[in-house]
Amino acid sequence: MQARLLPRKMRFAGRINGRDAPVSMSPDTRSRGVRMPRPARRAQLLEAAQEVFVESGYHSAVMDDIADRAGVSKPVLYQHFPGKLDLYLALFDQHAGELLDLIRAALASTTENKQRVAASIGAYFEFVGRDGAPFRLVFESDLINETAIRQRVDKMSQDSAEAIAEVIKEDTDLPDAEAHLLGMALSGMAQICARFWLVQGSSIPRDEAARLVATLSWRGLGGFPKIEREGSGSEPG
Amino acid sequence: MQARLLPRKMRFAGRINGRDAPVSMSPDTRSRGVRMPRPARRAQLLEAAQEVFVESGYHSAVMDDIADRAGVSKPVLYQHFPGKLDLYLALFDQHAGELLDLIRAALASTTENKQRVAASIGAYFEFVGRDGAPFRLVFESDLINETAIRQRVDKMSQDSAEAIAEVIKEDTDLPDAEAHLLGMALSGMAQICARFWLVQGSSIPRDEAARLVATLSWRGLGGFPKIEREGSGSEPG
DNA sequence: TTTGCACGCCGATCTTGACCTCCACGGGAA
DNA sequence: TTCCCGTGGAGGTCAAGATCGGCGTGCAAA
Repeated sequence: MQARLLPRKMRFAGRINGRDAPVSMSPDTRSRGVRMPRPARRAQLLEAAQEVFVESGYHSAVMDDIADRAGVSKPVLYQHFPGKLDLYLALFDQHAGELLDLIRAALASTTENKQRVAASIGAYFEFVGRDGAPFRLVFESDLINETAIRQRVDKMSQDSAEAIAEVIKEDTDLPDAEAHLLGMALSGMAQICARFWLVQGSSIPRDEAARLVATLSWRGLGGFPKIEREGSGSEPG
Repeated sequence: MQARLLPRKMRFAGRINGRDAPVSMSPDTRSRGVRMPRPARRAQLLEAAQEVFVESGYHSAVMDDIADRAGVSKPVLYQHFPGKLDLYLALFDQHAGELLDLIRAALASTTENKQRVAASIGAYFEFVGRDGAPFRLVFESDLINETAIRQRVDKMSQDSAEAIAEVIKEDTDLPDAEAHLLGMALSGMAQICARFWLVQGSSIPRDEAARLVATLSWRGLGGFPKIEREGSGSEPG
C-alpha cells in the first residue's frame, strides 16, 4: 500500500491544488478536507474501504484506517454509511453483482453448451484476476458467519450453480437435484481454480488455465492423453 | 443451542453425582467445579470450544461462553491454552490432520487410479458429514485472514491437491503445474460439493452424491448420458 | 453587498464488549 | 499436616465502533 509521507492533518491541511505544503494550525482554524459532492465522496469512501477490507478482512479492518485511507475523518464515513457492516455489504453487493453479470454474459455468449460451460469458467477467472481483488470480499469473506453475508453467498452460489445446471439439464437426462449438484461442482471448481491460479503467480497463462479446467469439466480426467504404464490399472478413456 | 436451566453457579455448584440440586452459597464457600485430571479437562474444554466455534465462528465466540459450555470458569481455559487463538489453532490442527489422514487412507486404499480419485472424493464427503461439523473450522473459518490459519489452510490445500496431482501424473503426460491445477480442481470441487450436499438436506444419498462427483471428475459432463436435442449443439462424448 | 442557510466537514470523546489476569480457596495425596 | 494442583469471583485494560457539538465555505436571496 502507498506509504503516507505526512500525518493526515499535516498532509491534508496543507494540500493545496494537489501539492503538499505543511501548514501550521491554530485551534480556531481546524484543518479542512476538500469538499466533494456527496456521490463523489461516497464512491471515494467505497474505494478506500475496499482496499482496507481486501487487505485486512472485515474483522481486522478498523474504521479509523478506512477514514485515513480516504483522507477524511471518521464522522464522514458515518454520514454515508450507517455502520461498518453497511459499508461492507455495499461493497459485497456491488462485486457479487458483477460476478453474476459476468456469468450470465458467458452463458448468453453462445448456444453451444460446451462453450457455455467453458465461458462460465472463464468468467470466474476473469473476476478473480481483476484489479482491486474484489474476489477476496466475495469468495474469501471472513464475515461468512454474519447472517446477511451468509444469505448473500448462498444465493449467489445457488444462482450460479442453477444457471450451469440448466445447461446440464439441456444436455443430459439427469434429475434436478443431480444436475444442481454438478452445477455446484463446476462453479465451485472454477472459483477455487481461479484463486489458486492467481496465488500461484500465474505460471500457466490465464486462458490456458481456464481451458484446462474447462476440459476437465467436459471430458474429465479420463479425457486427458494417457501414459501407458504397467500396473497403473487405468481404464481407457 | 441447549438452554441452561440454572445460572452457572447454581447449576454447577449443586451438581453432585450428575444430579442438579440448587445449593446456597456463602462467600467463604465458593462453588467448586468438579476436579478432573488435566488431560481430561483439556479434552472437555476442546469439545466445548468446538461447539461454540462451530456455532458462532471465531470472532463471535467469547471465552465466557466457552467456559460456560464447559462448566468451568475462565481462568481454567487459560490454564490449558495461552489464549483464544491457541485454543482455536489446537482444534484446527486436530481436524485438518483428520482430513489429511482420510485422504491419505483413500489414496492408499487401491492402486486403481480411477478408484483412488473416487475414494478421495468420498473422504471429503465423509469428513463433511461428521458429527460436530469440524468442517466448519477447516473449510469455513472466519479467521482465514490470520496468518497462522492462512498458512495452515494453504498447506492443507496444497498437500491434498499434490496427492491427487501424483495420481494425475501417473495417468497422463501433463506437466507438474497443470497436474497441480487439476489436483486443486478436484479437491476443491469435492469440498464444495460435500458442503452443498450437507446443506441441501441430503436429498441425494451421500454415497450416490460422492459417486456423481467422482463420475464428473473422471468422465466430465460429456460422460453423462445425453439427451438428443435439436439445436443443442453438443458434441458427442 | 450583505446575510442566511445548506451542506460537507472534523477534533474530541463516549461507550462497551471482551480478552486476559489477580488473588485466593479447597481437596486430595504424600 | 503440608503441599500441589485445579479451581473461581471479580475486575483491569484497552481497542474500536459510534456520536457529540461545532466549524467553514459557497451560493442564493434580499
